[in-house]
Amino acid sequence: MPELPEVETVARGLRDATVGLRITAVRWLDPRLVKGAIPAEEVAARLAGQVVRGCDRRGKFLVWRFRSGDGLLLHLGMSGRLTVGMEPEAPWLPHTHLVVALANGREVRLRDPRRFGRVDFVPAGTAPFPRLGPDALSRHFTARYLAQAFSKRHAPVKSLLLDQRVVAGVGNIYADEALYRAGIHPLTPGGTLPEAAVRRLHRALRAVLRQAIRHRGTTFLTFEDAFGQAGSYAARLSVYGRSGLPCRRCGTPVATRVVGGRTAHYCPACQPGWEPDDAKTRGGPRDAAL
DNA sequence: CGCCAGTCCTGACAGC
DNA sequence: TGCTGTCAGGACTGGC
Repeated sequence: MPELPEVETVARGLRDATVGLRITAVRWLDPRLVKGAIPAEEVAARLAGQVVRGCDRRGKFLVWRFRSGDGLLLHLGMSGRLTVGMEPEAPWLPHTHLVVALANGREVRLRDPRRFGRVDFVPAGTAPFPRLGPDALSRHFTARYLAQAFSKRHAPVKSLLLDQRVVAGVGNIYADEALYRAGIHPLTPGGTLPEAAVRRLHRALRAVLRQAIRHRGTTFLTFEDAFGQAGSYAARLSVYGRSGLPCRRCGTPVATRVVGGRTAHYCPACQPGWEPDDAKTRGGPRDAAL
């Protein structure tokens, strides 16, 4: 599940491998991935001849920038994998939705089995990103901002962290990891968090994201970077994917429950305060005793 | 507007 | 062994 650290890792790979190169052809673009206003055929036509200027990231979106000022918005969704440096002779793996040929004879390819990702052409002068809050690692994302964004909100803090309009780049893995580090229960209504807790959460979130980038992201099931390598952060996760396993800090089994339609992983002892009904918890202390 | 449930999609896995 | 059913979730839409 590519989140900010994984997308950042891919963006760096795409930038390093393609900057300065001309796109000679778009060999394949699956129309189903194109979800913007410009249809797939036109996207392919307008990409041809573009020279790569760089690659920006905001939240989980990345934009392949060209010297013309145009860009290509990419989102990896749940299962997207963008690979650079492919030999044209290399067979297309299943669910290949985009193949871009470059002047150095190599190809950039995008695979996405679940097709939750997207590919949109962004003409020069057009705002590339949808309504996004500040990137979680940008200087605009401050503790003060977060406290303001949480104020008067009744939704669970976990849901607010996942709302890209509040802060861009946080997904299920790092929301859970940050809440664990900050010692905050995922169900806590955002607006009820004391200022000190918001500051802890802000600090924890940025720390966990930076640390994950250093490890080239989390490969839980399928993530790989632009060169096909897995990230190594999965081994360092504290709660995500560790349901029923002992908390690394106190030994209490990690619990899960559904928050805002997503599975939240947390330690009931280290993140106390909101256990309205035990019936919905799984993997808690009682389960472990059985 | 805020919040939540539903939708898309297919691979992985549990259970029979 | 092989089938069936359930789960996973990022971003968006629509209902209240």
